[in-house]
Amino acid sequence: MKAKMTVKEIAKMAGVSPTAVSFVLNNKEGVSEKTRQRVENIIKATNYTPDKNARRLYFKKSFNICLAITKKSSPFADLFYLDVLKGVLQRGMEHGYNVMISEFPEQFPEGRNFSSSIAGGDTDGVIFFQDTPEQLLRYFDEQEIPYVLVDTHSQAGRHITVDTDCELSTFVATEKLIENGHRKIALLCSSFLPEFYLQVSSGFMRAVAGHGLSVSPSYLIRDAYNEKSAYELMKKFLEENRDDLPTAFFCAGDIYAIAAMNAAMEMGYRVPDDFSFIAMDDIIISQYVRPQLTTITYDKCAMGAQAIDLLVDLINHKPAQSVVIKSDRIIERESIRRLV
Amino acid sequence: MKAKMTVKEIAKMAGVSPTAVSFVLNNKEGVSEKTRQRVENIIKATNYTPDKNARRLYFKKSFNICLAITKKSSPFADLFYLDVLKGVLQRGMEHGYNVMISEFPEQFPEGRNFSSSIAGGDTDGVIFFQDTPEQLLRYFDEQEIPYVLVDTHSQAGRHITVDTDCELSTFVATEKLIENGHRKIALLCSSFLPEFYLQVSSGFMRAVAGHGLSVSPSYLIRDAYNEKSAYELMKKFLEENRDDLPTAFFCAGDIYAIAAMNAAMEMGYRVPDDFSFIAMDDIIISQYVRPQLTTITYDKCAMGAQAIDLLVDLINHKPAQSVVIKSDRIIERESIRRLV
DNA sequence: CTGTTAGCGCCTTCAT
DNA sequence: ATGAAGGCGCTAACAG
Repeated sequence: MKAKMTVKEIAKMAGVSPTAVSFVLNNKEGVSEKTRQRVENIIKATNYTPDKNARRLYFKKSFNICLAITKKSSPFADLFYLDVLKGVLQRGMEHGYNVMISEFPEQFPEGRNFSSSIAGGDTDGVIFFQDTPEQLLRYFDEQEIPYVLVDTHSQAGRHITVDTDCELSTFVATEKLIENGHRKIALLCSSFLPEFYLQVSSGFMRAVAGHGLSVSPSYLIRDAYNEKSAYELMKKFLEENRDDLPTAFFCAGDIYAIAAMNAAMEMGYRVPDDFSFIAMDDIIISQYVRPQLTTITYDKCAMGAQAIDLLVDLINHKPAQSVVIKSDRIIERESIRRLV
Repeated sequence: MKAKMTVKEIAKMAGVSPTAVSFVLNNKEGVSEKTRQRVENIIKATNYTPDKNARRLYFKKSFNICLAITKKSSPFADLFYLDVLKGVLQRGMEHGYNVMISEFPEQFPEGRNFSSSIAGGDTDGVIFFQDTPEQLLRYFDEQEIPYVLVDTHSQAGRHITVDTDCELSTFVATEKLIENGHRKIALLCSSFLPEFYLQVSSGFMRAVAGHGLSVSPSYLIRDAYNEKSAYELMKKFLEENRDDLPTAFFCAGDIYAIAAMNAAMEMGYRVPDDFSFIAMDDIIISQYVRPQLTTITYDKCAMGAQAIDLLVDLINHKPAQSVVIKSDRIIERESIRRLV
């Protein structure tokens, strides 16, 4: 690191006091136009920027925002979050924050000191993804470090969150299936986030009921939690229901759809000839899989930007309100067959 | 942010001077064993950690390391770097650094001030991926901020780098094809990194020549630079060489192989029945594509960790030596057919 | 309108 | 072995 200029040196060069320089830097009142000009010229000429570490100390702020992900997150999850990261990065910079990434273990050892485990102990605020241990959240509550939860579908009102409206998305996707002539539709979902399951099944039922259709309870597959489990659940489902199969599946996540399609195809079924699939998330893999997956897309980058805006408000002790991202945008690819 | 303890308060509680506390914190000599004990107990009890911002100022270090990626990097590139990010994160933390991410534009406007464009102007060192504008590197040289280049295949010796040995990988992959009975093998590569092309073609030729095979110049497709261009190059190749087609392709990157397979299949060829494919990188998509791609894998996480080790040495003004990661590990999947 | 000064929390000589 | 003092670079109160 090269030796940098200081306010004092700039002041000396401009023949003014450090205060004047500071005022100019921070666009404050109390300095005559012509001194301001002179100082600004020197600043430009010397390419001076105030030392951030000194400001950190003075303001008791690190100007770092931390994006926390769980260590064992699946590649799929990473993929979804990769896009929101873009939004976080860009908006974070606009607000003058660095964004750092930090992994935290799924389980914290008892009585462990968290402070070093995440964010190296200094961050002005954090963004959490996925299911975050309640324990961790409480720690940040105690430290009075603000955070926002993204795509976490926690109970309404408990925290500041940026979530997707999965009721709506599920409804729209299911409608799409029905429009294409499907009458016997199954649902593949996870239930480990109760709120999430609630919304998905509600959207699903709303669409189905709206068309006077009914759905067999056995068509509700709800215990998926990752690719592998979805794959196995699907195989089991196809065997057990071999006498009365659906023609289409709504999957509450691309990951589940991809796994389920693989399971079906391995058992000799064809997609979309035998089964149609629609999902939601639009992760990058969905366009590389064959058949390409039709799915509902979200503006994930915007979600990241939103999260930062909220977090910055929180940091500045301004009121902030959870936001929900609505999307009915279907990316039509190859996994739906029109029934005549 | 909750009010934190200070050295002074700790000192008062322990009935010693701040200096003593500081010595204990930094494991320095000059404090009796029993005072050390007392102080340590207080520290534990109060969960005290020294204020990082104050240390930053004193040491003139931000304790931030920046991982810089180009703004327009393709999703594929992101995928490769996602894994090295894991290594960077973990090792960075071990060294006591935060790792922050920063995007930089492909092209910098003339005479622009870089300092705010990347890393918010304060980072102790940076890790670059991919092709990085020479201009940017020079800026960091001037600022005397150390950096290391990852997977960049720049000219040997000019910078500290962590690169893969693509000569070796190409050789091994090509051998694999030959072992499987292939005699007419084409090469799909990029040439925008001259050093990279040099190594790849050298490994390719070494394998081919080692078996007394020859290769038609028209089998050297070298101007791919992304998925789309690889796709188009492949289509063109298949048309132009329709009278004398190879039976196998080595592609210098999964991305190229995936695009090329798509091109071939769209033209009615079957993979691996008509053409076998092998590549190198092992990005996540390769296992979701059909047929699943056989490819050479790298320990990307280790690459990230390596890069951090090197960077930390540089930061501490210790000598550092570029490293090259060798890999001959083939992940066998479905894209190679054995010729009888 | 300008300059002097104190202090953010820590670390490290230098005396004691 | 311990305590006092100065300073890292910046900002903002307070005099002038």
